[in-house]
Amino acid sequence: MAHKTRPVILRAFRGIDGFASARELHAQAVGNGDALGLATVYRELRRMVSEEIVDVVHDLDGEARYRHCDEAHHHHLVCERCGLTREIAGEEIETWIIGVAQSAGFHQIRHTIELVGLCSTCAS
Amino acid sequence: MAHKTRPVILRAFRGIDGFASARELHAQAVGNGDALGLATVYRELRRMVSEEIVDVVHDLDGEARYRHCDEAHHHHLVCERCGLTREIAGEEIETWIIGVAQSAGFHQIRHTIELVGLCSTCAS
DNA sequence: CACCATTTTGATAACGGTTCTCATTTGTCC
DNA sequence: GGACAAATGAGAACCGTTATCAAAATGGTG
Ligand SMILES: [Mn+2]
Ligand SMILES: [Mn+2]
Ligand SMILES: [Zn+2]
Ligand SMILES: [Zn+2]
Repeated sequence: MAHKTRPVILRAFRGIDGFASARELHAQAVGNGDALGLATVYRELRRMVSEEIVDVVHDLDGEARYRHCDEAHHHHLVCERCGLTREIAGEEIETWIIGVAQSAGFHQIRHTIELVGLCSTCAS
Repeated sequence: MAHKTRPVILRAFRGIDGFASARELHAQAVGNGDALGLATVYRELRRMVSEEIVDVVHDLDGEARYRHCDEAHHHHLVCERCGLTREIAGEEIETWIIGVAQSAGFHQIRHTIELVGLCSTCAS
């Protein structure tokens, strides 16, 4: 029998909109009837982040928030009121980054780009 | 007599290249002969961040790292090996962000963009 | 199934950065 | 100097995360 933790985490992600903290994911899993320990949640999330199955960003307080993502490389547009999240991708910006880095003589560039604002519903 | 903490923090920043943690700034200040408590460092940094005098980013562990910045709005290109930091600004990317946000119906967009890599010295 | 080696799990302790508390110190004004 | 307000900082508290390690689950093997 294969490990059972990952499917539990994936199901928890499916029940949550946008980014979620480790504790929120744990609560969601328990609510789903999937009993598991908080330590296991942290451990599995660490693995999924290292496998790039899950994106992680830190909020203003430094708390990690996770999201299960579909595509290989993209960024996020998040509503800071309701949590609605859109995935965004643009070749333009990737090109711009590479250009900036090269002209400064930098190599092996990684980047973080996150956009936060109010969605159309929350703005009205 | 005005408060004395802020000049002490600014002097600590001057002695550090790139981003620094609260503890590093405290150590730098003490090394400068400016005795002050760590709680005071945190308090003043919070003020300076809220006044947008200081930029703050969170490293992979979630620890806050601060930088005293000159210009109003810009981003950073940081060498992850030696800490060398270049400030970068580009109207292109700001325009792209506004376009993406508008087409998704989002308002009042804030953004985080950080580039990390190896500087020319460290890459060789 | 019985046995044992390996892996996974999770309750709890430990850790570390940040914030809070509040008594003491410092500044300001008369 | 005296009275009041503001700033300071040592230490406690807080809280998200990671480390521990014993118990449980797994999976061969005979
Ligand atoms: Mn994503
Ligand atoms: Mn800057
Ligand atoms: Zn919204
Ligand atoms: Zn470097």
